[in-house]
Amino acid sequence: MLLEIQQKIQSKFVEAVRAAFNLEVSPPALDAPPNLEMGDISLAGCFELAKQLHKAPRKIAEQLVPLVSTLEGVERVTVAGAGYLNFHLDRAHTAAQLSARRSSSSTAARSTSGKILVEHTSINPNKAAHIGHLRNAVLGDTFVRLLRFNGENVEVQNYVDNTGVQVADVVVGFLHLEKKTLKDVEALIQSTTAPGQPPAKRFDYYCWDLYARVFQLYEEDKETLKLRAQALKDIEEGHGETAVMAELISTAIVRTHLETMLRLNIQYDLLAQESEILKLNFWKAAFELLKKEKAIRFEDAGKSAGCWVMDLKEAPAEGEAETTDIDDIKIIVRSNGTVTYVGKDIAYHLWKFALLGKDFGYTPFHRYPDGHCVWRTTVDGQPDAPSFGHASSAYAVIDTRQSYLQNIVKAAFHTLGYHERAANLHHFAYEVVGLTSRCAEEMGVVLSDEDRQRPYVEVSGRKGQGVKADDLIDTLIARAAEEVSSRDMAQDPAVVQDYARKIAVAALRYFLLKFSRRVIIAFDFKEALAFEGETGPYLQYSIVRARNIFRKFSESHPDFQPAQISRALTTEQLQGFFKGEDGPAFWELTLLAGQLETMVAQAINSEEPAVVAKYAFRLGQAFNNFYHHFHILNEPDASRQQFLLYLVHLTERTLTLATEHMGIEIPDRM
RNA sequence: GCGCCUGUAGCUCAGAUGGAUAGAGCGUUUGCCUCCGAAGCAAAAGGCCGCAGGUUCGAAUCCUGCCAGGCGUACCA
Repeated sequence: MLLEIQQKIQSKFVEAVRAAFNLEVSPPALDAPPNLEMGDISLAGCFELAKQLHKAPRKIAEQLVPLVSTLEGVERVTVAGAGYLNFHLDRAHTAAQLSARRSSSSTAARSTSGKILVEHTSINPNKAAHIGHLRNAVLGDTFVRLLRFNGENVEVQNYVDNTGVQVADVVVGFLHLEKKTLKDVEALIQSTTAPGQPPAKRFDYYCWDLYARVFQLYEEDKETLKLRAQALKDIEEGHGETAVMAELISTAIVRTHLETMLRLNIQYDLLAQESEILKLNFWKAAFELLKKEKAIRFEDAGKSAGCWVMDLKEAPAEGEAETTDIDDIKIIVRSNGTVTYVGKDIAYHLWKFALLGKDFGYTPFHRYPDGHCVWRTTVDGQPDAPSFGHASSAYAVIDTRQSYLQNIVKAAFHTLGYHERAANLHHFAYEVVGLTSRCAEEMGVVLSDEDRQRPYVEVSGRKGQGVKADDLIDTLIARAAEEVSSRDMAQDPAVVQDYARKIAVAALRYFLLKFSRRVIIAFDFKEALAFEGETGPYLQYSIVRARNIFRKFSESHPDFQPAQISRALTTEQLQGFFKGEDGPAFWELTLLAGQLETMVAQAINSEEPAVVAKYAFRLGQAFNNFYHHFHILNEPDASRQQFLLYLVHLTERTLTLATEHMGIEIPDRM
């Protein structure tokens, strides 16, 4: 809501500067004054102009005031300090506009800028998911929700590396450590996914342990690494029992990942599999393209002889010495003719933008309880499959350690001449989740004194160290259920479970979202299990409080409809309340509630979902403060009571939207 | 060595595009349940914003150089 006014102020300022000084400036940055008496939106652009115009900033501001004062929704503009322009909004007008928007269910105008493709989760399908994967999925899913709120057409892809070494390792484990046949593995999967009864051990957990054992085997006997190489080759070439077993395992594991993520309200549109990138010769097409455009070259001598490589450094400028540093090239095709991971990723990303001249086949893979369908790539797809890919921009949510590789993909786009596409190719990089040393030791990880000094302990799938996603979710739900029971909120066990699940998911998602992408999360059960302070449950509690007011009020006023409440108030009444003794408090809450769209825009521009998390918490705090200060149900003045209900409704709608963006559901009671 | 990231209160972190008095949560101390549920509210204490220069009317924010930590720099993914 405020977003529109902010944009109008910016363009009005540009216009005014042009009219007054015949000068072209870019839209100025906006901020908030230190307090509300000074205004609602401040503009410091006059300081910048002072240099060019050789005039005092305050003089410039004074000259511009009449030119920027004629804006709808702006009551007056004042000059403050050494030259700030402070805009005072028309409070009743702003509130009415905001209320209209929050009361209607219509979403933002459909964007016309094409499809946005978001790739996230992308867990190796060889073992159970851990907390690091949850950070990826929660960041990605929240970003998707924000884009959709802004009216974007978004497609969610989960890349499945089902032909890589990680899957090969588990296959080695089944074949050589456990001496299991294809039939045995099939039976094992059957037994662990049988409906009705809990399995002795879940298949993804089984593989988690097996994977760690395989690594132990490699360490003890280096000769066994040959088994891995052979398995990988069989899988990539797609023949033999090994390949069938790999397919069986990866598909079963992917199903467990989908279930785990669904617990956190995360869904996908497409599983893009590496096996099809190989089978459909995506790489060959990309290889031809790269050769044709001379983006890669064949190395016939030196350390990388026999490989196809990409130069990472620009050609040296005139007069500059030719450097032949080994670090300046990246091998794309190995000397044995097989392609590296980056090569496959280049092919995949070219496909995302429909630059490959090839497409996958598609088949339905899984239908969610709400009816939404996840598709999966195949060789021969269904003719009626929806269209996937053809993106105008793409985000890949991948941890920051892969920045180097992502930059190579981008560099390949540039070399191929796809500069615009390269600019629309975003590596949504985030830091990893580690364990605090205390947490690691609680989980039985043996630490050296040196490890203990470190800020965090790395999660290691190879050693089987880490907090499994489902274990964490289970622990959170159990903790939440204890809280629910102790508060006597519900008797029915099903209801208790429902509340506990919603609260646990809120706690976990908010915990992962409140950190900005670039900081390492040192995971600790104590913090992740917290339900007080800056947490997801705090937000839920705020909303439940607001809804409780409506529920109780409805008991004495059966006709009451929260969405209709603005009709009971005239503009004059609104003005009166905002100008009155408690006006500043009322206005502060309204103004904050109006900033949702600004925050969403900022979160998208900066690729930082934490912006919305922090905002939701601030709004929750403001509401709880308001709730404590103003008693609504026993307010004697009927019109004032209506006004207070009106503010509660505005806040409740805004908080509900903000929590929806974070994938947080609201229980009926807390 | 080179590249990227990080350094703000006891702890964990916000402070996007330079702006007016540096903010939260946790922890500590202290008040508030006969008033819409205390998963809450109010208050106190707690800061050479890693260090040193520079640019600017103005720097936690931009530039340079240091210091400390992390990650990357594979014919692994």
